[in-house]
Amino acid sequence: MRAHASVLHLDLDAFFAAVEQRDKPSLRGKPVVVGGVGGRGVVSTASYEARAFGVRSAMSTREARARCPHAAYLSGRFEAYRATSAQVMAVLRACSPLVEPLSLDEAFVDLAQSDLPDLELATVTARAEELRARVREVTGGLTASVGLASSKFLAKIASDLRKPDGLVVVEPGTELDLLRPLHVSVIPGVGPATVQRLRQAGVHTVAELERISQDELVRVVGKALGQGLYHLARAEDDRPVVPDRETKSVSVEGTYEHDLTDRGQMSAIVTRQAGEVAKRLRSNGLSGRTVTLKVRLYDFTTLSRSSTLPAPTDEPATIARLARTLLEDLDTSGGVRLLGVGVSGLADWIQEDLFASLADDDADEAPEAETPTQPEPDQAGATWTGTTWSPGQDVIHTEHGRGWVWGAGKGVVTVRFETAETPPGPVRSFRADDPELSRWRPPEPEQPDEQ
DNA sequence: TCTGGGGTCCTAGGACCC
DNA sequence: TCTGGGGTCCTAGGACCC
Repeated sequence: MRAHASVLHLDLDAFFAAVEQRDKPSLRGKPVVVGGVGGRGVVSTASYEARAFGVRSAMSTREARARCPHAAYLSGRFEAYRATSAQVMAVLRACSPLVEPLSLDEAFVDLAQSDLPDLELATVTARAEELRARVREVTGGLTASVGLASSKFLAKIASDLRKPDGLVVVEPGTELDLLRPLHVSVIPGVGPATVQRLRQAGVHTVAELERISQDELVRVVGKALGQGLYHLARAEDDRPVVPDRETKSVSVEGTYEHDLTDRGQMSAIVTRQAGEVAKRLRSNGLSGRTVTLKVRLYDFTTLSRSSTLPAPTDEPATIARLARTLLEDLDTSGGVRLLGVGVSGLADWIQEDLFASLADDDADEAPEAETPTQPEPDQAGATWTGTTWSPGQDVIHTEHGRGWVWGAGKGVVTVRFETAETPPGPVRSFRADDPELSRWRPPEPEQPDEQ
């Protein structure tokens, strides 16, 4: 804990939904839900208008539709979110070199490493307001909630207290006054399972947490969490703001609309996912030794199987072969709802050809037995002319200009003419066999991951 | 037809080594 | 002569975060 409130936590409000409302003016002031739009989708972000109807993150989209049928349900445009996030992080880095992003919409900033003349309350508060204003400018109107405190822990809690578009400054010395009345679930790392365990030990608030001994706490929630909570309950937190945290794993997974039962199809999916993982490893200059297969069965039982190679790889064929081998040992007879492939044990270098002969032998023994490709079950949206068109995606018409997919399915595609710059235009529906459809296309092929 | 996707960190047991 | 420890690596599962 520092003597000054020099740790800042910034959190963009309802980020994904806010980007959609910015880029689709007809959705401003209206309920917007971004997430999986298929039958097994969940809500990623709900706009505040949708939250008024009880729609929450992680809720199934099915339930969200029941609570708020008139909301716009969009599948998400991650390139747009990434680009906007990068603008925000640039604003923060212009203030201090010590910026630690936690996700696309959240970051810590160490103001002790900024250009500020001092760290008095008035000075840091003014800087926080400047940053909020700058974020609004560069993002085209997105709001951020900010917490300012003497530690990461308190700054993060503070940014949550006055959402949306709020600023909370915790004056050094008052940390425990703020903390003690709060429920333990406000502590990052305390989720439903830990809340339940603490409740059984008679602990609900931070004040009650502060009264139980460290030994007791460790008995109740385990060593690492127990020791952590013991200190956080006393507002003791010296964790530094750390920029450039290294990637530890890369993975791709998918949940399918209908449970998979065909082993050949599962094998083909795993092969494709291995290829995507390899592509992302390569584009980031990474390779890894441990390949993990993840399988979620029809009854939501989740299994993982992993295998570690003697040296790191970024080869799609190697990752795919290993993942398929791991799949072979699992009983999937009841049906599979999710399949995923991941690589961990990452190195930022690639094995020299020290063992090239070994690898070659291996490849000769097991030439790529290509599983026949079958179409994968749709996860969302409708497929026409080989592309899946999902609600919210940008499209361009050869003559009439830009718009976005309002809805797609049952042989009909609905498009709305509109961009952030052009006012809402007409909504048009096309049957999938309408020749007019050939004049629509997605804007750009998807960019491969940079850095 | 409840329950995403991409991550991080922790725990616990067994193998293996000294 | 019954029964050492500690350390590291690997695997599987689970809690949690956004």
